[in-house]
Amino acid sequence: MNNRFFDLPAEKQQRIINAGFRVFSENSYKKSPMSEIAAAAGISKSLLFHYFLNKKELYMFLWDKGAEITMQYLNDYSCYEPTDLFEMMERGMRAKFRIMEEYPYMSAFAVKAFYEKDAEISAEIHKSYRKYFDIKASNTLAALDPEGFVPGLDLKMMYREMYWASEGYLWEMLQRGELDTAQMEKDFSALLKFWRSVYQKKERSV
Amino acid sequence: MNNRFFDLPAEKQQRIINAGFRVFSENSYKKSPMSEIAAAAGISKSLLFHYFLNKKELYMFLWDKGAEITMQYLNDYSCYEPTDLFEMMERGMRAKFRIMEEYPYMSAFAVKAFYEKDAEISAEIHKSYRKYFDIKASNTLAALDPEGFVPGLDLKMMYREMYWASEGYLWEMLQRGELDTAQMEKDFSALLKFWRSVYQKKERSV
DNA sequence: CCCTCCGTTGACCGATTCGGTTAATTTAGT
DNA sequence: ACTAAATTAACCGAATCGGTCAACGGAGGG
Repeated sequence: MNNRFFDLPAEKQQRIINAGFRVFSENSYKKSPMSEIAAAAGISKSLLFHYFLNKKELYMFLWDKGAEITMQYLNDYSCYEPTDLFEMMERGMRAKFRIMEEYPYMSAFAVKAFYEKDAEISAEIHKSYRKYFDIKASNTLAALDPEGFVPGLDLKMMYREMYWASEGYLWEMLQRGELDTAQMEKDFSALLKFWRSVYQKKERSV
Repeated sequence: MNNRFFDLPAEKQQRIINAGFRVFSENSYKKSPMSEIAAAAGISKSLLFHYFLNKKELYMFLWDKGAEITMQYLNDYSCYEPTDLFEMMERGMRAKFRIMEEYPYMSAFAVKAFYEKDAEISAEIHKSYRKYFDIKASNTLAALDPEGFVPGLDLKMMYREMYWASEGYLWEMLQRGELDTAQMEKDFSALLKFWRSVYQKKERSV
């Protein structure tokens, strides 16, 4: 990889990165042409090869970049600071939306990369996966205090259900392209409000 | 299209159809090679072209076939017979699982086809879409009786939320390939039980 | 004004893959 | 053994692939 890439104006770097995210997220590794990425970034194929030695290097660079961005935002929005469960979800979602505004196809790329079947790529992806996302999550769930929730509620199921609904909503939005993050944030707020109204213990007016 | 295709043993027809569903669901129309479909079906490319005039014809045949299968199952499982909402969802899901057992990639193909960007294909898909799925759904929602649900519940939001969770779950399963419909049916049963426990009016032991 | 970088590109390369055709081979019925 | 249908290998021209390379053009420095 040519380090001069990082000297490029930030906007141009991002254009190239986003072009990579998009093309690689829409096709398998093998069927993602460098020419298409270059075109989407508004540069020539030659220049793309000037900055990245070959396709595989660009792919792995994008993978690492995705992990870096994710952890950056997770930190910025203090998503691991334990508080109220719903507030944590809200913070997590807000971080996700901010990412989607800057890198709309990053999450789609990450999923695709994780399940990529090309032997060479798949090996490298899974090797580096452990490096980034060790355990971390899902311990929030264990430490969940039943107090504050509707009595008798299956907390584990509630959490999985909320997770699936978020993914389902996000996926539906991603499918139809041109994502309106403002609208999505409103929708998700409504969802959260709904969850709170259903799952949280009703405060009896004493 | 060569009508002799329908004289083929049902198992072979299905093999070809499923090969098409899979390849077209994993790549865009343009990047789905006929050779790959033929190989996945265990026949030669020449034979595929013997039954289908060209790629476009095969694609549209699969689209129509998908619609046909869907309506068939929706009928068989009497999914539009109005009863309890949760039971309707259960029936709908059961139909979906039965389809996934016989045609694992059909739903993924349908979604991909609907959002296909290739100009020629996209036009034809949307032309025929109205023919199949006019209005039908979503009127169940309007006719929903608040009686029987927890008081004050936002029914519309509840329905959307359940829909998204189902989609999110299904999507997660689809991603990792090799889908275990038995497990999925169990998971979905648990989900339904959870929803009932949360949304349905609690019967006070009189 | 010329020289030298260096970001950038168009043109090109050999290899591969594409949709589709054709002629021949295999199979099955009689 | 004859025939008709099922099935395929071999092939076609065109397009596309990852990657290279020589050259262009503008900015800076003397």
